[in-house]
Amino acid sequence: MTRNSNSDGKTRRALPKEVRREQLIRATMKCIARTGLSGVTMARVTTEAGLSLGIANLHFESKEKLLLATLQYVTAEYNRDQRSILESGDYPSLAAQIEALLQFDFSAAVTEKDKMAVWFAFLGEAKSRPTYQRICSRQDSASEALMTGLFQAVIDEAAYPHANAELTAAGYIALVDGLWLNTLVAPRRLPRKKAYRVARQYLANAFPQHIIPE
Amino acid sequence: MTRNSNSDGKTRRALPKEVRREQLIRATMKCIARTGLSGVTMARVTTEAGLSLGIANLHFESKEKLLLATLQYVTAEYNRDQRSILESGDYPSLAAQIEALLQFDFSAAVTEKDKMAVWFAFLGEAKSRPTYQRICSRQDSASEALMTGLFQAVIDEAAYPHANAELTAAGYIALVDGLWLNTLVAPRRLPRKKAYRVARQYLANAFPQHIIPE
DNA sequence: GACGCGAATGAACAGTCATTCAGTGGTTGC
DNA sequence: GCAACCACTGAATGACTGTTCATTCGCGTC
Repeated sequence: MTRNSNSDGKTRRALPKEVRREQLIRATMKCIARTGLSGVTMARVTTEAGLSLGIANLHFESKEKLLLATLQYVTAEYNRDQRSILESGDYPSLAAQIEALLQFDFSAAVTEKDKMAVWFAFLGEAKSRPTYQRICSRQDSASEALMTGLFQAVIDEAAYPHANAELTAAGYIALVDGLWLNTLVAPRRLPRKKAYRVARQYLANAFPQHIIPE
Repeated sequence: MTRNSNSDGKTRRALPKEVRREQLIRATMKCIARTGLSGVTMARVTTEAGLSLGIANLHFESKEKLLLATLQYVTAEYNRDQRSILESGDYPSLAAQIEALLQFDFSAAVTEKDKMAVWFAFLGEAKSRPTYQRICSRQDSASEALMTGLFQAVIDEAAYPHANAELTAAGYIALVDGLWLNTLVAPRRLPRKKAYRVARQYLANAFPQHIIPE
């Protein structure tokens, strides 16, 4: 309490690198959500983390690197969990697998405000920053192929007349992005539950024999 | 040419307020597209416009006001044109009206890179800036009601079993946002033409008796 | 209990940028 | 042709912020 206030009120303590890094990344996420990317300063991030000004440059070399690590932290988590659904062979049916995907994309963990704010803050700058662009679009690129495969399997199961797996997958990805964005900017107008129902209806319209509108 | 280089190589000339304002807004759009919102400086904007550093603060009071004017410029234009489609009673059929909406949303004018870059740059910051939020979401709020009405009329025309105008409208708006975003960030992966086909398929799946997949 | 390593600190520094304003010169009315 | 006006210019200013690094101090070791 005397000088450096950890959350437990202890004086400063040396902690392993990984703990500090995550602590700083979490603080960065909060700052981005609260002030926007342009309002993020090293002073604010380190204050939020309850640490001293210099520490971010100690664990990350620069502000830019800290921001990149934060973006990667968010995307890697989403990527890993989504992929585990798309690549799993354990679902009783294709319909169940798609339902799981849907549940996941609108779960509380994924739609957490801080994470979405980070995601779209970087997307907003992505056009002019190749590094952001690469990190952001790698996610979609990889999952788009898997999703197309899943949808194609669904189409093969029941002969849908006008279905096109590639377009349907591209549409689902874009729809989820758009729903997240609308939910983030105007949660009143598009609450999470409604976003979920919209996405569900999209899939129900595309694959009526597999998915029923909720 | 001697000192101040207008596009016509003339020396500086006094021009009406509105001309200068638009000139500066255009330059701001270019800067946002090229460098991202965080890379926009008064020096870059005024250089892009071929004018002197101080002029932006003369015509707009501050950088913040210039940015807001730029956002409003982009949204107002979209708003006006979209509304004229949604409110028109001149289409031969509801299907034709929806087709027009679709054509419009993926026309070259709307999907112009500079404009979309501006739009998403601000959306990325919108969560933490109430002013941006208000401007951005007013657009969707107004058009969502009109679109819901249009879709309801379509549903009433042919008895669609599971259709829900409100959800379908919310979905269309989100889908268009998502498609634009994906096209902007990775035009290679999702070219404009493909985005258009995706949106068309969305409407064809929702209203199969009115819209046929291209 | 003394010692030394290195994590952590934060004052100081240097660079960047929005904003200001005194000066410049084009324009307009007479 | 002249003078008053005002759009315009850009060097100067001051505030802000990323980065540095000399110093501090907790902790494991002997």
